[in-house]
Amino acid sequence: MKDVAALARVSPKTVSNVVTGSAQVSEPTRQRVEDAMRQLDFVPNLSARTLRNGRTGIIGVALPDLATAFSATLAHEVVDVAHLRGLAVQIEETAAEPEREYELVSRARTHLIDGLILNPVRLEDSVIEQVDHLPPVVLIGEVEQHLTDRVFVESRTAAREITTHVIERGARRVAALGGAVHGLGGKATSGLRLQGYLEALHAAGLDPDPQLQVQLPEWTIAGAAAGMEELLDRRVHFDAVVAFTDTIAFGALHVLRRSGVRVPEDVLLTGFDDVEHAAFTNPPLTTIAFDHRDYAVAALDLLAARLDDRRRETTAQTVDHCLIVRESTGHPGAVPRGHRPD
Amino acid sequence: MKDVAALARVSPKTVSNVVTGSAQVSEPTRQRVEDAMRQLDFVPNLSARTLRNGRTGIIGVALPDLATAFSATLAHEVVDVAHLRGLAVQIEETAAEPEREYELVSRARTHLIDGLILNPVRLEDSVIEQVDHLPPVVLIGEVEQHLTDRVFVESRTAAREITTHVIERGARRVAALGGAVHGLGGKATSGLRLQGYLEALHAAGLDPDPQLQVQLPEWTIAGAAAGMEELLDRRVHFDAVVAFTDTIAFGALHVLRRSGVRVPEDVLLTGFDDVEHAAFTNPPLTTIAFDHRDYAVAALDLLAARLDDRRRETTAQTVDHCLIVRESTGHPGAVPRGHRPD
DNA sequence: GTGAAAGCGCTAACAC
DNA sequence: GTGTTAGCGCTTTCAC
Repeated sequence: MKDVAALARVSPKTVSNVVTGSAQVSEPTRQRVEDAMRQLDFVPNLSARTLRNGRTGIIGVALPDLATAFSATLAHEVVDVAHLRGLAVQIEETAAEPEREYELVSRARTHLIDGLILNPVRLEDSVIEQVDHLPPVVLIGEVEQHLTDRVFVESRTAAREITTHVIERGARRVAALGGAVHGLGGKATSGLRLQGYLEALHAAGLDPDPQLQVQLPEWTIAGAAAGMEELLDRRVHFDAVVAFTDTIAFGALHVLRRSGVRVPEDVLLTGFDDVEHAAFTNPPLTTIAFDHRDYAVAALDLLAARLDDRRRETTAQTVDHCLIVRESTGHPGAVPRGHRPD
Repeated sequence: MKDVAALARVSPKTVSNVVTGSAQVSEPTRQRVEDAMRQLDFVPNLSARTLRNGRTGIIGVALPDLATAFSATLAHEVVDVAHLRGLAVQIEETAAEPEREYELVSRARTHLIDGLILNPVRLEDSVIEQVDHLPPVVLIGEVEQHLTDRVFVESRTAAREITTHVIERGARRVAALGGAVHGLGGKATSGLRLQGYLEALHAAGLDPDPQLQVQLPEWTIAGAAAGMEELLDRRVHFDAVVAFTDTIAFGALHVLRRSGVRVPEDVLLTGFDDVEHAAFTNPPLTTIAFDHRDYAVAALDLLAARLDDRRRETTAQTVDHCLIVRESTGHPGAVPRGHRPD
């Protein structure tokens, strides 16, 4: 930069002004500076700028597992929206190591990021509470605490709606696939979806049956397939499967069909998230949809606001959802025959 | 850091030595320093370190579209492997704007990254050649140039193998779904897969039919579904579909089944990449598999080597692939009936 | 094994 | 509108 300044016969500050556009520069001077920059193939050093302003222009996005459709979709949207705002995105994955979530929150400053969008799986409230000087964090999902900003869809309500839908379509023995396995109680997403499912059963006067609830250690297709096989092995009667994510539904659908169970004739099936593939399975999947881009925009808005003012009140923002009915839950009046062992 | 030094009554350099472990520090001194760090809740400032060493510890990964299964899988593996090596990953997406690939290569220095792993879609050789001082780049895919390191699977060979497989299973009218639409000729991945497909037809004495080749503007499920519908609209006879990625096959499978075409009884179907979902479609998808983690490891190895020595010879590394036969291509001897209009 | 001094490249604050 | 000064927090000499 000094070289550029020397060549253009101005001060380094003027070069800086030209580069950042932060101050007025007269046209002839700007020309000289720009020529000099081109001549010397000058590229501003972001590390130095970062050291000076304390901002990197990078935000972290921590997701459980990029290979899972919903995480990938969310990452895609966040990267896209962030790019439009001149921010870069650093991706972190948390599924492999539970302690990684804590590490990210407590030591965000060591990573070269200004703030963090975190989709927690196992993070407990207490962890957030323990952290003294919280970095700017936006939580994705309904962790019930008020120390950070949050964005979420109303999982409990949505789960109730979709469960009610299959009941209205004639299901009486509704299985739930995807309950939490980590003892997070009612706090995490999976717990809320389970609550919504139970509420719907209750409202319809149906008794919940623990035999119809399958917990999954992993929310992947393979994990869901294993869970579905476990349900079949239990040899219980069921006529609908409410999966807690689309990815789980994909695994369930595969196992059901391979086992000769027809969807939706025998068993109704639903997902959650409305990832692209959900509309393209056979049959297409009834699911809970919400605007993934809105999700990304809301998260980035909150984070940007927090970066500008660390002291403002934390807020929670919901993203609207709606039920998308596709063929996996059949037609009105077409009651599923149900799957009975033997 | 100065504060820590003062509190521990040592010099900043000694604190630095303790933090980085770059020099021997006597045990009592180290203790004092570590106590002081804890007491002051000291976190080293990576920006400053970066400014000093010229390395950020962040690598960029540029992929066409994270929402596509293969990109997501690759990103997942790269993030995981990079994390094990103490590197962070910054994600860039290139599909939306073609010029973004060029921008990334030519201006990598402006982003806070040490190097770039780039999966090019539209990048032409000439772009690479124009760039004067190439940042450390590892290209994913068979771009035929020698200015950067490269990692790839042998697309042409693999496409020939899988096309030959469907021919051996009795197909005679093999459609290809996914040809390039951007006039990249034989250079890009899609061109090579098309070549392999044509070679297999030729070797089997089958005439290529342009009517059986469908180009896709986008390699997404929805794009593939549209392409498959176009093929059906052409009202040509075909008895197999070779899709150039699994994601394309997913879209094709959906349209085929919805149109009453059975897979594999009427039409055989194949994919490419062996993403997780490929084993869980109905029927499961015959595809070309390769170790996604090997891919990530190879790319990171090459990038790390390049970062250590900018002047070494560029190298190309292939990742082994193999044909995974699943039910979407039926059984030996079970000749597909074919799809005939009307 | 430890300390002192210099400087990485940039920009905020202030002078002119 | 432009120049000067100082310093962000660390690490690399080189001396001790």
